[in-house]
Amino acid sequence: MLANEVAKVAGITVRTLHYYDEIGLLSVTKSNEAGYRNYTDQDIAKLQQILFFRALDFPLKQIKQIMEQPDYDRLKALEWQEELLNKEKKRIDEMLLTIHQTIEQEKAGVKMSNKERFEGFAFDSNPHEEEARERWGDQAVDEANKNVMRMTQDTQEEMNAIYRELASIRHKDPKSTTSQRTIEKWYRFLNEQVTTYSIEAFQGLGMLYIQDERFQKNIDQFGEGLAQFMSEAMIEFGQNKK
Amino acid sequence: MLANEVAKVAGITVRTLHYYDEIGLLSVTKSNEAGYRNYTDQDIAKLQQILFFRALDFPLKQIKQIMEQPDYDRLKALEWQEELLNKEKKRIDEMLLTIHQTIEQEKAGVKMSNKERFEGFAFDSNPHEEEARERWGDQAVDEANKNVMRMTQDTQEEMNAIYRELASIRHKDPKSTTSQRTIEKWYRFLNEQVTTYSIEAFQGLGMLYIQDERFQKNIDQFGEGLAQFMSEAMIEFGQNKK
DNA sequence: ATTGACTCTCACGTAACGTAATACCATATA
DNA sequence: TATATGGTATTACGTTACGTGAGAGTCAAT
Repeated sequence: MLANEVAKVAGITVRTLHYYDEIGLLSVTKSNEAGYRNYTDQDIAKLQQILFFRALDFPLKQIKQIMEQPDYDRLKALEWQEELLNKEKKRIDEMLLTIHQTIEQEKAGVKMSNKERFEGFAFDSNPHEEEARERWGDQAVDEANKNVMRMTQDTQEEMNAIYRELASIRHKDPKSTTSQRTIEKWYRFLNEQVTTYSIEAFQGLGMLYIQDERFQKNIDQFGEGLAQFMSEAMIEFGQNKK
Repeated sequence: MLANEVAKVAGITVRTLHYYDEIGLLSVTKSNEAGYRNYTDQDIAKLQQILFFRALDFPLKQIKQIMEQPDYDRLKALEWQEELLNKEKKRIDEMLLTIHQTIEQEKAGVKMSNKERFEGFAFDSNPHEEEARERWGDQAVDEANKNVMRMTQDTQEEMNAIYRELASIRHKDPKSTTSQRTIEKWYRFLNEQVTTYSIEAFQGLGMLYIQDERFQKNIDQFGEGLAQFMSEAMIEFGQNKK
């Protein structure tokens, strides 16, 4: 069989066959006197094997190993690959979920602007918040907002105390021991009084402090630049804890 | 923020940031007097947008378009991407099916070849069968063959009855309720009398019916085109059961 | 003999960075 | 103050699995 036919039957291009020949994955005798590649039935069988593994996203190098070494543990390779595929499937499912939500949001966004036109409803979203929501999730933003509002007088007092303490050291290096020790108070306070924060969520919250104008303004009431300082300290805190 | 910190927080490498700068995806001012890249909050927000799309497997070129053109139809892009992801998911499901069968084949295959050695069992393989084996696994072929041979007279009768019933409706739509109800008999018969078939294995067997000449010839003895009809009905059956 | 459809071998292009190599810069410590 | 450490920058080649011509030869049919 000539390359052309083989390619058609296998659903690949001639270039692919050339390439496989070139890298020694599927070496083929050129018997045609004119140098044409002549694929025997055996070659085609081997090609099918190759395509089988390729369809499972094996890199060609590994396929070569599999084909060359008779003691290669095919079974283990296959089981490993199955695992990878399952992970990939999960990843795709997550992406589909995300993309679905985003599409809904996008659609809802259009409705919103219609609503706005007719009801004079002003939705005070700034781009930063939108982005923050996309990246860190509505959960983080909303919980941060709402839980603060639900606080009792006592905890408000405690919170303000921490803010004041942080403000008093806001010109120091956020990475210094003092800063880190104080930001840890903030971390503990949030976990005890507000909601459970993972290290990552805590870092995300820190980023929010400079991303979201409202956070920044609120925080900076205790001292100019406090939001920036806290943000950096919180991110550093997360780094240390990992 | 310097590149290092940005990279750490964003979970990417500095090289990636350089690259994004290089291709103009995330151009950043180098204000540090030493040529250091200085990422503003806006830059970081943009990076987050970029990473959002990248996580959805958008190519960078398209991301650039999305970011540059405010009139770019984000919604359509997202829906298109969703479609692609769904196709990819299907592909992965097919690959998982194939790999699962191959693993079973491999497991059973080793035992088989040992048996073969000691029992002097010579298996007459034709290229079509080879293909079928590679594609659907020794298990399917062998079990289909051998179990049929081991069947008693009674079960043979039962099997033939189902074949005849199927042949009588083979010109109907394989997806019709009648067809599906009858093919279910076949499914139950196989599970009770031959061997346990997963839905996937059952589908694989269905494909075998048109892939493997011998199967096709055998089945078509009960009626021209029966193999084709059964194959389609079996695959449909599997789809419905998932 | 010419045409059209194939074949071959270079050899560069692609995407999204990884990986040195080389040089400059900033800070902490001896 | 010299140096070690660890950051920054640019330049440029390496990677994977081919795609895409370019230029030249080959084959079968007209």
